[in-house]
Amino acid sequence: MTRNDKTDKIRVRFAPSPTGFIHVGNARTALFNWLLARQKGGVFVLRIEDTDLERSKPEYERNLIEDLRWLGLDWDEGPDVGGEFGPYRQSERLAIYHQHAQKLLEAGQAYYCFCSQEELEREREEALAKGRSPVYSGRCRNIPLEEARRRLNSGQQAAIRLKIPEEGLVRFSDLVRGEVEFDLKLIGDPIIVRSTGMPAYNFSVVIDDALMHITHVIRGEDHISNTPRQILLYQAFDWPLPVFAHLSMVMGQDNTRLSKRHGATSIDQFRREGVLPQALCNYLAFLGWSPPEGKEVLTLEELVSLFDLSRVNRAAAIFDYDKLYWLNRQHIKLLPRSKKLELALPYLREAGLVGDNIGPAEEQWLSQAVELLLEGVDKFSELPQKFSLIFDFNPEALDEEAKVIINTESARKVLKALVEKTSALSDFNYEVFARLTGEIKKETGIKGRDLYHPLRVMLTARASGLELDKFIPLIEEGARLKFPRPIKSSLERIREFASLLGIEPAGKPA
RNA sequence: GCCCCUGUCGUCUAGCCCGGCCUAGGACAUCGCCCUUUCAAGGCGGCAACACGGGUUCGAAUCCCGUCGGGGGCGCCA
Repeated sequence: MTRNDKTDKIRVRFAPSPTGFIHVGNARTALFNWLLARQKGGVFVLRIEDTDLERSKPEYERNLIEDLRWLGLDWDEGPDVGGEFGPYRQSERLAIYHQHAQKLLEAGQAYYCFCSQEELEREREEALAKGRSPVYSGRCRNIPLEEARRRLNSGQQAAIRLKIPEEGLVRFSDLVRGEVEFDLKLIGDPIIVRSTGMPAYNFSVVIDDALMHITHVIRGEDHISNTPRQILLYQAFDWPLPVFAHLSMVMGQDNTRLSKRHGATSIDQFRREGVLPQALCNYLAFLGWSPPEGKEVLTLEELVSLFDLSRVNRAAAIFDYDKLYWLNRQHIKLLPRSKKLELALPYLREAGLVGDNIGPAEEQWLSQAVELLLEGVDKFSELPQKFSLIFDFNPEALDEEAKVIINTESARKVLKALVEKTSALSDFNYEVFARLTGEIKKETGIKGRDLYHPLRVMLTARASGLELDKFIPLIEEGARLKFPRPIKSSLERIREFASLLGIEPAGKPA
């Protein structure tokens, strides 16, 4: 019995536990659900699975919602937006679970289990040691409901277990994996309600998915072995089965489960780094999926129209930062200039390069600078570092490469010539620079790298950076503007560098 | 240990279901060249894979069996 006849709207859900920051694996699951819903005009439900009271925290729920929204996902039903099948927080659905558990109890499909956790643990270990599957013995299976209730009333604690067939096969057709089957002999009666009265995961998901009319359960592969237990529950209630799709895991570079030591793994971290949400979604979508045509840089809208669950790969994927950052660069390029500035500003502020109030001229200049310096940047957090090319000028702290460049005879000649030619100047711009370098070239015969390289070092105190025809106009204008850290003009730089090197313009002794 | 899933370049993958079009395609990374006053970007090109062993077949990356590797699960966690 499947619910998914063509007339029904597709209803999918993302059901995270608020136990920490949302990581890329979960985000990918959320994205796939969302993509399918949006493509098919279906409904995307957000449900919070907070029945683990020890680990769940309200602020995690807020973070989670914030992260999902930042990614660009939205939901039609959820704890913050409501919906006709609410509440959408499991902690607020306890009465529903209780009621359904009672139903199973009355129908003889479930029973109270009085075994202590210590006993169970011991049996489990014994089974494992003997190489058997640790299946619950079924000791409490035949305690009559009346007797169980009496014991409960006298103060004993009990969990509730689902009574499942002792043998047989549970088979289901997974949308990404095909036919999957499990042997019931290897599955014990699962606990559906803990002795604390809280529902167990396998129980609450099924109740919620069924009551919320979820048609497609798309989740991580780590849930695949829960699926038979859940199917048994659907059957106990005589509910139609949803379609299942189990996504492979996302791994770290060393092919182990992605964790902190692999670098950034939470959505929140990527946001802070200055990775664009559309780039992250683009990358996440390519973890296990690929479009029929080769195009790889895709917007969210394109992902929505191209996505296809049947093209999802079955093998686990390793998270590749290089490719993510490459995609991010591509998406950054697509941004309009004003957006680039807007996104860059917080990073520049944090680095103390700009203040809170920016004048129009400064803003204009910054926009230009961001445009130029963003070239080849993986993520926005790298921008302040790039800006130091303009804001920091330290001829005393040259790196090895720069030192090598200026420590040749011809370099000395070039530098001395520039110092002399600029010594009387009070105005400078790129045209002047071009004219002077032309003269130097003619007078000394030095050209190409040998000419420009030393000049670059003199003006930037670095061996590499922006092209000088872009750099000089930028610092000349920047030097006239107001920034917390003033920008040195070309002439200031040349003179500072010269005095450090002990180059004095002829006819003008110290 | 048992169960389930999985195995194409270093990485993400196309191809696999419906054997020949595969001398296995693309992208990232890497290497080289070009462009360029440097770097980057861009352009061009190179290196690089069907885990292994058996079948089936005229023919196998594609079908079957086995081995090995990887992952997940075996909770009163989700």
